[in-house]
Amino acid sequence: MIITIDTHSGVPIYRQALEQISQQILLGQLAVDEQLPSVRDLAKELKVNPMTISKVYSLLEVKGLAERRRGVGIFVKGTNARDRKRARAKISDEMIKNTAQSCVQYGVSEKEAIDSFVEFYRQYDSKHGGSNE
Amino acid sequence: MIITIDTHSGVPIYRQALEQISQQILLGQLAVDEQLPSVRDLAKELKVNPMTISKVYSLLEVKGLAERRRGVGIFVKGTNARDRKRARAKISDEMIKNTAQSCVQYGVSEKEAIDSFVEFYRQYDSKHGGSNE
DNA sequence: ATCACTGTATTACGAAGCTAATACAGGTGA
DNA sequence: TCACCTGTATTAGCTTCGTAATACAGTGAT
Repeated sequence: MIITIDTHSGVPIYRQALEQISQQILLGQLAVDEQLPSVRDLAKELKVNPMTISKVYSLLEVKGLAERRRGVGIFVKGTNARDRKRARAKISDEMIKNTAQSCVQYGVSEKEAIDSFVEFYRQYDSKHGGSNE
Repeated sequence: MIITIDTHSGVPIYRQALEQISQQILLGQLAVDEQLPSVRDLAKELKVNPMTISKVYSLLEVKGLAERRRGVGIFVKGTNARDRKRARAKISDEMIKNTAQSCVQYGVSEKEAIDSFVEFYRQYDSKHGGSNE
């Protein structure tokens, strides 16, 4: 598993790790039932305290993305592709909702907003080389 | 000026006040060159410390929305309707950009995203009774 | 000059957030 | 049982954030 921590970004370590692992699970880049690195291993790799990773794994479980078994390890929770897709859509949908609200509030017209959205979307999409399920 | 502080929301007082005043300026609900309440008056009204308000005003100045004159007061900065509109658009645009990125990343198609956006937009718009410039 | 208003710099303190040290607890296989 | 792996509860230290108390400083009218 590849995780990159930027200690100068101001974003807490545990959040960076959580974000990246969550994303890898939701994008299906980690196999279902695959065992994640042990708390100590990942901690060593990222040069942080094991408890920090334990916290990450704990939150991962709260989000329903993994399952911890004390004494054994932590495993990617069994979800099918459809569930993962739904979960991803939910995250985006929440953002879309807030954006729509802001646009209405600040008088950005529906058309303007959509035009702007399309422009950004295509811009990211071309960089992305998308390998989504 | 009407400001509402919810001390139970978890959102810091100064942020709530900053947000609301900024919005009122950007929406043109406060006249250009209008004097805002004095630090002490607003503090009294909101039942907080004057320094908290001073901080809000200071940030308001940083954002270019107001101008402080020591010993005199703080005034809404002279901007024309076009500048305000541009400022509002900038805020929304930033959100649109992030949303677009998230959609690409999580495999939400352009069409799905736009459909969802339109739905939310119209929903808010109907409640809004928009009186934007 | 003085008074009454304006905003402000300094300082402090409580709360919350993040990380780490330590010691503990569950699981598995020799 | 014992060794060695797994995760975890507790505690503590550090930092940042939000707010407040106090005392100070600029402005303008009398």
